[in-house]
Amino acid sequence: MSIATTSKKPTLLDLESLEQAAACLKVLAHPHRLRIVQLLLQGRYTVGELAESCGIPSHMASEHLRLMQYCDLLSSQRDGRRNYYKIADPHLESIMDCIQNRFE
Amino acid sequence: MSIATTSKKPTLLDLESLEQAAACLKVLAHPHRLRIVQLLLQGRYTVGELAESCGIPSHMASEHLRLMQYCDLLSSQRDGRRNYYKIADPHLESIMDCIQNRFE
DNA sequence: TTGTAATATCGTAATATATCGATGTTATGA
DNA sequence: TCATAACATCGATATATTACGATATTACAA
Repeated sequence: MSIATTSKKPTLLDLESLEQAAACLKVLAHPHRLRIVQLLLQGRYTVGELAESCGIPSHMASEHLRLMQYCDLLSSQRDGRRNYYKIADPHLESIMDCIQNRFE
Repeated sequence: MSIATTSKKPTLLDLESLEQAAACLKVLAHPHRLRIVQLLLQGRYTVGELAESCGIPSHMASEHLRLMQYCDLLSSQRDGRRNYYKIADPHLESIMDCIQNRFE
C-alpha cells in the first residue's frame, strides 16, 4: 500500500499521470461503454450478450471492449468461440459508484 | 435523499442518464481540466492564476472553464476585472479522489 | 477619456473519434 | 471438409474536439 493511500490530501498528480487519467476517462466517456462497465460489474459477459444489452451490432461492442481492454480497464478470456470479458481494474467499481451517485 | 443513495446495488442508469454522464466525463477527460479541478478543490482561483498553473494561455483556460461551467461542474463569480471560479458540483471531490487513487 | 489588464469569443485548421459495411479469423458442428 | 457462429479488424466517411491567433468585451486607473 502506498503512502498516498492513507493520506487525506495527496499532492497534485504530475502532468503525465493526468494525461493517463484523461485518456482513461475519455475511454469511459461513452454511454454504451458505461453501460458495458455497469453490466460487467455484475459478472462476466460475452461480446454478443453485451452487444444485445446495448442494442448495438456486435462488431461495435467488440470495438468498445478493445478500447477498454487496451487501457487495462477490462480483460477477456476466450472459451471456444465465445470471448468473455470482465472488469480488470478494481478501481472501476468506486468510479462507477461516484458516477451513479451523481446521475441517478 | 433519494432511495438509491442508500441502496448498495442500484438499478442500471437509463440511456439518457448514461449520455449525460458520458458528456460530463468527456469534459473532465483532459489533463489541463483535471489539473484545474484539482486546484479548485483547494479553493477559488482566477482565470489567470489557473492558466499560469497549467502553463497555458489564459484564453485557453477560459475555454476549459467555460466547458466545465456549462455542464455545472464549476461556477464563477466576477469581482471587478477578475473572474473567480470554484467547484459547483460537490460530487467532483469524490470523483477526483477515485481518479487520484487510480493514478497516483 | 484613454490606455491597459483580465477575460471571453470567434474563425479556422489540425487532429481525433464514432460509426458503418465489408472482410478476416477462429472454433464448432454437420 | 464445409457451412456457420462468434468475434475481430479494416477502410472510409462523418462528426467532434483541440489549439491557436485575432478580435471583442468589460472594468479600472491614470
